[in-house]
Amino acid sequence: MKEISKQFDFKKRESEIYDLWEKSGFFNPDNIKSSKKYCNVLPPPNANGELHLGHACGYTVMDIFGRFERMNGKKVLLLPGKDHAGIQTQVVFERKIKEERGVSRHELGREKFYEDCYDFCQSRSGYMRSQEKRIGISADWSREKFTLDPDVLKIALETFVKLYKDGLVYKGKRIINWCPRCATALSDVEVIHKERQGKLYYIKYPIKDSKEFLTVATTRPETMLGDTAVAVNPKDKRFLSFIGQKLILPLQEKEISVIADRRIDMEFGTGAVKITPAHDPLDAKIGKDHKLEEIQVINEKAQITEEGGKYAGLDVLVAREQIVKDLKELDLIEKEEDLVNNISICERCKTPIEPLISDQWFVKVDDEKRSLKKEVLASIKAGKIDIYPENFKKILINWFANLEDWCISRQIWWGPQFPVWYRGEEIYVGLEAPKENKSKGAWIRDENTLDTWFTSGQWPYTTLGYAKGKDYKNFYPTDMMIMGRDILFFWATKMLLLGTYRTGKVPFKNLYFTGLLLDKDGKKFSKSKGNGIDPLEAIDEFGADALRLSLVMDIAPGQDARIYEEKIESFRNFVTKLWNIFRYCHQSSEDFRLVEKISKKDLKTLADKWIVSELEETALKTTQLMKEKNISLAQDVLRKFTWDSFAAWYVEINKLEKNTKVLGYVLDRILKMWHPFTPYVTEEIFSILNSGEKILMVSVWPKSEKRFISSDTKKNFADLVDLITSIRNIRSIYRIDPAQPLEVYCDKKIEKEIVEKLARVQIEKSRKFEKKKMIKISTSKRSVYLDIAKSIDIEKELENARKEIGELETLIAKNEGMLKNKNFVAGAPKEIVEATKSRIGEYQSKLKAKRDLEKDLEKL
RNA sequence: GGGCAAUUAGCUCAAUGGCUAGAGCAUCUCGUUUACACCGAGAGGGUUAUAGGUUCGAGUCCUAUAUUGCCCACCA
Repeated sequence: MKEISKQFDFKKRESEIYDLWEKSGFFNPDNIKSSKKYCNVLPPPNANGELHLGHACGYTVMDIFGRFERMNGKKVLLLPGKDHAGIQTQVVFERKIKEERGVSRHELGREKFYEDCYDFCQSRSGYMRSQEKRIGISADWSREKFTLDPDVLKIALETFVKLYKDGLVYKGKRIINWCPRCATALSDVEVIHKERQGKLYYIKYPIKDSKEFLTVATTRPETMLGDTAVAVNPKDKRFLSFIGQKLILPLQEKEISVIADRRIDMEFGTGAVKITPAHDPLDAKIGKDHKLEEIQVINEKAQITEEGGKYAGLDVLVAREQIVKDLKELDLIEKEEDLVNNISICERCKTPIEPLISDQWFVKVDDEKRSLKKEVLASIKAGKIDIYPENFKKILINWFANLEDWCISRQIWWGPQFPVWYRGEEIYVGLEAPKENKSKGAWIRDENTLDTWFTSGQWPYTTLGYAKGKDYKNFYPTDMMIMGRDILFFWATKMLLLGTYRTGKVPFKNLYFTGLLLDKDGKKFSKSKGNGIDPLEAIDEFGADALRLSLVMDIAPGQDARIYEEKIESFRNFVTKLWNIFRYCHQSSEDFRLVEKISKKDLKTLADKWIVSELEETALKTTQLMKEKNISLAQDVLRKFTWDSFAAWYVEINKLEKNTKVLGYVLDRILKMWHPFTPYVTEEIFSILNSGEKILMVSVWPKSEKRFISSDTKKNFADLVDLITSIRNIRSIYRIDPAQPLEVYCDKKIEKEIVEKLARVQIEKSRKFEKKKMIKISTSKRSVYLDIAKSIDIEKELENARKEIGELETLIAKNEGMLKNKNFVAGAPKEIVEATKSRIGEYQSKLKAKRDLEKDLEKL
């Protein structure tokens, strides 16, 4: 027999086992014969990124479901891919070429920049792929896609063309979020808000032909250069007489009107607001309704434009200081207040956003002819997608209900260029430029680049080869989509929107959110804080199986969870436990092997019957929980069975009452049920026991043999456990030397060997001993007498016994009360009533035992 | 301002309206009994945030309140 180490050598074996899986070909669903299918298109990470814990957590969940479904006989497709991640990658690559080649992207030119960046992503994606594999994901790498692969991109761009033809995408001048550093427009979700200490300036606007002023409050005085009105709330009695009057805009010396708009908050500032339609989203709306002029005074470099007169060319912050200074000289600043306000910053580079009016492309989400947002809302409300956790449905509904048009044009180079061509006044939308007619001049392509989420938002069907691809026909709509709750608004919503539009179907039947992973103090992981856990280091130290468990156990979907080394370590310990259970089984007998089927006659002892009964119950519960997507509870049930029932009790008893067949049967089933969660260690054990001839990954998920489940057996075994525990308890309390087996007397039938070994006692079977001088430990069915009267504290024991008697009496009274209640008997399910009755029986026999003990103690 | 959650043992978290609310870690006591010290036995530790309500029955459902966190938003 081969020597087996005390721990699973994951460092050496993980990569070898992964190779074995890959070579088997079963990551590819084409190699599985079945009519049932399961598909999960994996979220594409940034092609030049690195695996972080968030990815690892997501992949673990995806792989657990994937492996579970595969073992249930389905053709499982976990389709991996990579994202080009527009703005983010452009920033990284620009920095890289600057450092390495000393060139800017402008020096390279758009075409060359794109080519080089493409090569960069291709070269880096292999690195990312190797990291993804280490977590053990059973994905079909032969189908791996990249968002800019020609076949994928073609389908995505066709969607744009179709949207254009349907009138659902349009180009228009609208106020957008502009990042001066990235030099691009951003969609609303790419902007985050942060509190900053700022100042609120109260500026006096002179009233025309009067010496009076109207004071407005603003945090951005520089925008006043573009003011075209001052607005007050029509309900505000203070300003009723001002409405319609003319003001003189200071510095610009222009006439502007006082208008009334109910969107003005009367409580804030002075109640009068300066309106700059070109540089504030609310002002833009008010301006539109009141037909105000839009004067652009800030440009795309966050500098004042020619419209700003003498301030032209200044950076906004410099202009702000200058304007405040000038106003002070004119005595037009009433006061300044400190104010904490929310400013918008770029999600990527944290630069303050400048709201600008700009010519951009938008997806119309609520068109009169076809409202995409209403279609998605209807699907969600109709329950076409199961969402985990369920309450995220409300978040989605709320978001879609308030959705505004989506800005999809970016002024960057890295990403798909718009499939739009111009020639003079003509516009053409299509995948390729129209055939040139030289006499009329050349077609010039639109410089804009599509938002990254426009392509990743189509991921479920572009990767499957919409609309004629075999995979599309087989696997769409997909079964499962799993993502971190932080990208819900970025990604889940876009997939629903575009998937519904293009395919007419929701892109996935189940949508599962993982929470965010936090450090031990509940803080977000961040590079600058240096509090991150590198998943690869964790795998090196504790093994991929341990990391997988720590990322999904005791964690509810959508809820944030803390993760830290000790936690991963405790799951590593579990993996070792599993390994040692195998080690015991393997060494217990020469002819030990895994057993797939067992019959009643193989169950010889109480312990045999009990462990199989527990096993079948566990299989039943675990399978049910997996189907309900409750992986955390499923593992909890499995863990309790594996460690508490099988390792702690059955294996110990098996040492006395050898039953190799039962051992082989239970091990076979727990290996299979653990496999989706801890694939490496289970595959390794399975491989050793089958001499490498079979693969656990494609073995069949156990079906519960309900005929072995017996509540009588359960009760009977629990009674034995109760007796052993009671003796252990006494031993521990009175510190009875473990080296000297305790003498115990017994006058009834009992599992002598088991009790002797597990409770470390020596049983004297006899009818003749002096019961009077002994302490009787009894349970419902078993009892022993301990000759320890001399060494125990009788008063204390009496007190304990009486306390427990009291507790039991209360319990019995409570349960009997329930049975006396007619409403309970009539209203509660029959099983509950029955359970209550049998519970009373148990309590009563325990009570009797305690009363006997009380009597014994009193006699002493 | 709107929305979503959370509040359970010292800490981190479970618990499908129904068994004496459970785990892991930490603490304390004891132990190497040949699968495992990455282990085993035992112990202590709870008014399930507060106040009401629904129900035969509530940690779980409802309504308030408090505290904390997250997301959205148009406080200039």
